[in-house]
Amino acid sequence: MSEIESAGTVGMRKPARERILDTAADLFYREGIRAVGIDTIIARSGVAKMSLYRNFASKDDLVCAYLERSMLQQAAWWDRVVARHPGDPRAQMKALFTALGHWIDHPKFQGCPFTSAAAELRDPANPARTLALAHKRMVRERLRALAVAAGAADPDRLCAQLQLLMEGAYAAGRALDLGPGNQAVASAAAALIDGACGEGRK
Amino acid sequence: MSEIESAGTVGMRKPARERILDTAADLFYREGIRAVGIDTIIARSGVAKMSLYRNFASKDDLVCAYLERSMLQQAAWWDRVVARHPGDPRAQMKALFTALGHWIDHPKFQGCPFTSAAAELRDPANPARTLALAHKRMVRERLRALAVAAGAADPDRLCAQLQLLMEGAYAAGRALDLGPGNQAVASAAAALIDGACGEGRK
DNA sequence: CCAGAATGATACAGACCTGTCTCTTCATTG
DNA sequence: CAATGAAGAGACAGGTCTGTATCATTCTGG
Repeated sequence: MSEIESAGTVGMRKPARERILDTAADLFYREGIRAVGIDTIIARSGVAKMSLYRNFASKDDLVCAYLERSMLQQAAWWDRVVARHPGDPRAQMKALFTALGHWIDHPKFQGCPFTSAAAELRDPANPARTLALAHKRMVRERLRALAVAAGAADPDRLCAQLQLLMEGAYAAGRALDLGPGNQAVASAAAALIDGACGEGRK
Repeated sequence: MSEIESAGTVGMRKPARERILDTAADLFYREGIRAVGIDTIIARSGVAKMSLYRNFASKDDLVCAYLERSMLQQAAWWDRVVARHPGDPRAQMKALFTALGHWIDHPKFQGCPFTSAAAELRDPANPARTLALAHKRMVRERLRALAVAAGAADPDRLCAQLQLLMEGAYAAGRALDLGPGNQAVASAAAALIDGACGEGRK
């Protein structure tokens, strides 16, 4: 609230709070949340420590802001991919996993930020962990809606299988080198989708 | 070396070093490696700090010992499962994923210790990270051998797909609740295996 | 030009963490 | 019994991390 107001009053000068969030997001994603300290963030973003604590109540709060922004970005990515196959949920699902396969091969790829956050922050009361789990539930809902729309025989099973595959792609792309992982991801998704929706249609 | 000797000379009294490793393994697995400090380990295991540092050169060394022991346990689990289907690599693969599905539903399940370690320790020079990645490569080799023995049309692709699924099961079982996840894991594996090995045989 | 808000720079407190050192206790062995 | 060596207990040093407080600077609006 107040942050947004203050940013508005200053106008279109320079993003004060933005620099912090950009730097924090980059560092958190690349090196991990616990591994990156406040001092590193302020040094890298060229900001005073008090500027950080005026914009974010605590490091936890900054982590939450990072995850919330990542959720928006991921949702936008999802929308972009499915928009390429309007009215064809089956093709949309396949396209999501094809795009995922490309993404995990990208040199900047470092796993799923939400899965990593949940792995680092095990305390169930941690708000960032809560955010990460909420995001996974949201992904599950969207997958389920696609499975239903595609006419899967057992939508719950298909979306569980696909989310397994998605999580596996995130984990594997970071740690393992599965060769051209994109092929394995896309082909596995296609096999599961076609198996569940009936080979015949489309 | 020397640790084993000393443990041998004392005889069958009480495992001194064992208590440390048991406690550390439990805490590292449940709460994460970075989240558990030396002080917590010695307090929980009822051991003096110097006893820990006499048996392990550093915390990193203790983490490596934890991962090495986990590798042995996981290899034993693998051997037990495949031994139930001698001479039938296809059934062996399916049995592995059925057992994995049961494991991720277990209340003590907290993800794959190696994946979690790799997620927490991002420094490529960290010996524990090296161990974790080596373990993943070993799993991949064993999966590949099974895929070849089962007569998969493209063994590399099948084993990549199955390892994706395996990593996904580890990640999903911890963070998400995929309902009766075991069914999704086993069914997805069966679909991929049957698809790659030909529906006809077995 | 001036008032006021936002920001930079820096020091500091308190907590935690790793690893070392010392001293004591206890058990085994000769 | 005496000697030896492992193990418990706890203090301590050095470092890092989060979060706060203080002071100087810059930029904006009137």
